Amino acid sequence: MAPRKGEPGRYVAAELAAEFRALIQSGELLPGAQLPSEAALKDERSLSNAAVRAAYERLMAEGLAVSRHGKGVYVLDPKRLVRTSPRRFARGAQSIQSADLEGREPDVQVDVDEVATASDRVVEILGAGPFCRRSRLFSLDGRKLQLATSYLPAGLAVEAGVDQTDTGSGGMYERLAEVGRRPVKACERVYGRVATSEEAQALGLSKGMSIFLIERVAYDEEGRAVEVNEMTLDASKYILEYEFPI
Amino acid sequence: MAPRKGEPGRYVAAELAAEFRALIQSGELLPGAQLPSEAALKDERSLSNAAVRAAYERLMAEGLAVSRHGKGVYVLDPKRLVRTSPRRFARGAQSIQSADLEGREPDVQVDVDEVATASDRVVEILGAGPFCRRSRLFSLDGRKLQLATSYLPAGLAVEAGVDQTDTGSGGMYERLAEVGRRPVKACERVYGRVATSEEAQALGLSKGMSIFLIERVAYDEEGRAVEVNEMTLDASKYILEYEFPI
DNA sequence: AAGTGGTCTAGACCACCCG
DNA sequence: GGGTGGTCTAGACCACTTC
Repeated sequence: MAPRKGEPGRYVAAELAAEFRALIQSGELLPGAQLPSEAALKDERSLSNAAVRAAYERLMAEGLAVSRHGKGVYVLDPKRLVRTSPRRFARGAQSIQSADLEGREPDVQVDVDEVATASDRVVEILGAGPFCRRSRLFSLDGRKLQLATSYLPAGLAVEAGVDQTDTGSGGMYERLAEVGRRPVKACERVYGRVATSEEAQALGLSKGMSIFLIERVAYDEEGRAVEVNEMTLDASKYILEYEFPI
Repeated sequence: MAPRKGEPGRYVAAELAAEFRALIQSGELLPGAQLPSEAALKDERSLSNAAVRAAYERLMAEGLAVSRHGKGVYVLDPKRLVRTSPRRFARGAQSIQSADLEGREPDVQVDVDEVATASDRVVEILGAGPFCRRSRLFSLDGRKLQLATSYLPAGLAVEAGVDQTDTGSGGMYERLAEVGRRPVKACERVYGRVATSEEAQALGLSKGMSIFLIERVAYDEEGRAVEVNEMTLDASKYILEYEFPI
């Protein structure tokens, strides 16, 4: 319980969060707007620092706002990208992200390739290493959305010529097809949980925010796993869409 | 920063959380074990109440522990159910959950049916109401896992005879098939976010835990939407698995 | 230097559970 | 009544940002 000044039994933090949540969701506070500073709010309403912070942390965990140390707390844009699953492989299949952007400006991406080791889970799926690893960070409007790390058996990667930053026209899957290992089936496993501090830092998230972890395994016509892709997504920015027959 | 007793600059809450997280994940603290009480921990380590609570709240948001008011904080079982998507419709297709249990004891479920209104989103998909609503709560080992609310056009529900608690052998989809409206395609949209206090209460979750919200729309052979199912899942208890062709 | 977020201490008080 | 979780106040101190 929350013993407020002469008015005991109120949940001040929860109510404060609800108040600002309503303002944000109703559009009275637009994306980019700055929330009252913690000190100001605490003085105005005769609350403690901790109560105000608890409220703001809640809003940040919900992805409604974000803080910038030394500057302020700002309302975020609530728009989400739809990540549609079978469909985005249908045509051309260049960047996995191409169908995600809905006509908005193309995303920035950073690639790193190397011969590498991998987790036990990757070894379980692809067999013993070494592996070719490709790490990519997708951003939109300066906001980090997704971190993707792809693993291929190193031998296959060299054979297909995808052990470099640029995988050429049609992308990695086209190169794999050219050496007879076209991926024809995918299996995605989705985990949802609160981000660790490392994940939060990597994606620029606030404490307590939800993320999706997606493990996608691609299989060729003979059922052999050819690629494992481990993705970390800001859950507040995505809708995952899957279509399938019943 | 965290000015600790004569040792400033330490993040006591984060470190405390990390310490217990390691104990839980390594198996030194087994599911069901009770963590030290907040008061004991605070006294033993000369910390403040708030620091200990912050650490415990973090563990609870991660789904590693749960508190019971007046009793203690307890380690949770980290096992997850795999919810495999196209496959669980393959045979018989009775309860949607049947493939989720992996041979463990069957889940308890509560059903409520009625003629009802629905959200704008449901109206957008199914057209104007009224609707037949079926709400179900799935539990396992006394732990609430999933809340599912299904909407059908009321006329169709009556015609197919699924406006009751028991939908007969083969379940609702078989009844719909008998009146020429067999669902043949599904589209699921997955949202991830921290649970609201209402959702947390309904599912028995701790503050700050992640949930999946799944909206599944089922379509018949002619592409007409016949059912919308809105599901709320404890994200810490599930892996969502989807298979599809590339 | 002033303003802002961020972490912590110390202590109060309440609600729930059980013997 | 004693133990346990849960919420809050009051105040200290630090780090980052801007002027």
